[in-house]
Parts: sequence; structure tokens; C-alpha cells
Amino acid sequence: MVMDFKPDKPIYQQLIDKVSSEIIRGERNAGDKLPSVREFAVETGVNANTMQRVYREMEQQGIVETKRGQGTFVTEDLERLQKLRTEMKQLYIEAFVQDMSELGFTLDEMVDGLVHYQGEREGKNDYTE
Amino acid sequence: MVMDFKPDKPIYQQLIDKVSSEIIRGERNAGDKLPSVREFAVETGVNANTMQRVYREMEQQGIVETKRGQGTFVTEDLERLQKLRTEMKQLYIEAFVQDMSELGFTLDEMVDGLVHYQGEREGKNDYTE
DNA sequence: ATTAGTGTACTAGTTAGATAGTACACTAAT
DNA sequence: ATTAGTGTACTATCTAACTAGTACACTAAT
Repeated sequence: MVMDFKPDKPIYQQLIDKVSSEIIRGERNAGDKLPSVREFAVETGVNANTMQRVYREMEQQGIVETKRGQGTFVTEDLERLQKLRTEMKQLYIEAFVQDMSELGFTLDEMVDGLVHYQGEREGKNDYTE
Repeated sequence: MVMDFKPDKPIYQQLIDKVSSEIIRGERNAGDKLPSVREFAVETGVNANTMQRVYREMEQQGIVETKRGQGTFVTEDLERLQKLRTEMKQLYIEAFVQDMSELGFTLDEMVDGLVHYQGEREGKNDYTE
């Protein structure tokens, strides 16, 4: 499972986002052990030092807890994880709204664009008027 | 008007986005002359070489036309500009949907988050149910 | 006690982005 | 003709990101 990284954003940031998303989606639960630095580096196709940085930053953000000699674990602080979910959601929405506003789109147009984009993919369209 | 750049994305890319947005919004029209490389570098607070790269890439994308000794102009190809608008819109929507999906959000939740985000700001809420 | 696996902390090197500076060729204004 | 302004093409340097490699300290398994 070598990851496909976008050129616009630093790799370590993309990995933080990815692991955070997995946690929020429930793919990894509070208290779960994450793959070791070396293991995960091989899996994702990056250097171990890069992965080291990912875990270090995630620990600083309180998303994981690392135990020397044992490994790195998802935090058991459910509140922190809930907050992370909210923060990430807010960031994505903010960025989207800002970018679309910069292009001159109104809220209606954003929602419409969103609905039609997804509508094409799933044939489900609850908001069309 | 020194710009505030985000650390996640290369500066030159952010400038391409910004100028493109201005064109799409009608702040700069087809055929308009853009500020010179040096002038614009000072305005935005970057090095002239960085701005040089911005204009070079925008020319490669057909958004501007540069004339040696004269300056850089917004393309007069209206179709190209329309296409740019669509492309940028699509990119932003795609990125947003992908990110939110990665977090486990459904289309409904995306639209809801969008509506409530903007609703808080403008007291206008056309889609709440 | 030894080995395996873990995080951690380096050193060294490469690459992309960004900057500073310079100079040339072209166009327009004086 | 000269000057000013323009894009263009460099050289040199620095920084952040990323890689490769190494070794230490800790924990767990044998």
C-alpha cells in the first residue's frame, strides 16, 4: 500500500491527515497500537525519519501517545478525538468556502456544485430544486 | 498589500490561485494588463523571481499572455477563462469531497456543515430542514 | 543473558522552493 | 540617442522537506 502523495502539500502533513482520518472514521480505535515507525514507513513508501516526524507531531497534537520500546498508540482521550474531528471538519469547510468565495461563488452555488458533483457519482440527489 | 501565505502550499501556487481568482471574479478582465513582475513582487511581498515563475506558469496554462518589453496581459480567449473557472471549481469541490469523505462524512453532512458554517456568518439559511 | 522490536536522536546528502542579485534583450517614452 | 520599464535568463545562497544510514536506550520475548 504505497501511498500516492500530492505535490502541493508536504508528505508528513498528508500522512498526519491520513492517519487522523482513519482514527476519526473508526478504522483505528482509542488505545489501538499503530504500526511501528519502520513498519509504517515501508507500508507507505516513505523514509522512517519522515514517519518519525509524523508520530512526533501527532503526539504533540495529543492524537497519539508513544511509549518508548513499546510503540505508538491512539490516545484514549475520547474528548480529544472528538475535538480533532470537529477541528478537521472546520478546517476543510473553511478552506472550501474561502476558495469558492474567492472564485465568486455564493453559498447556493457551492451547495449546488457539491450536490451535482456527488449526484453524478451516486445517482442520489436530495437537494435538487 | 503584502500577502499572507499559508505554509502548506508553495507560495507560487498560492499566487497563481489568487490571480486566477481575480480574473474569474471579473476584477481583472480579458486583455487587461497585469502588474509588472517587479511591481507585483513588491506588492505581494515576494521575490521577483518567484513572481516570474507565477507568470511563466500562468502563461503555460493559457491564462495570460506575456509580451516582452510590454508586460503580461490576461488572455482574451474567453473560452479559456470559462474553462479555468470550471476547472478550479471542480478541483476545489473534488478536494473537499475527498477530504470530508476520508473523515467519514456523507453528502448530507457535508452540505449541512457548509450551510451551518455560512449560516452562522450571514444569518441566511436556505437549506435547513 | 541474548535477541528482536520499539522509539529516539543524530549525521550527511539531495531536492524543491524561495530569495538576492545581476545582466541582457526588447519596447516605449523622452 | 538616451532613458525607463518590461520580460527573461541566469548565478549563488539559504531553508524546509525528505531521504539514507547509524546507533543508542528502552521494552518484550526467548
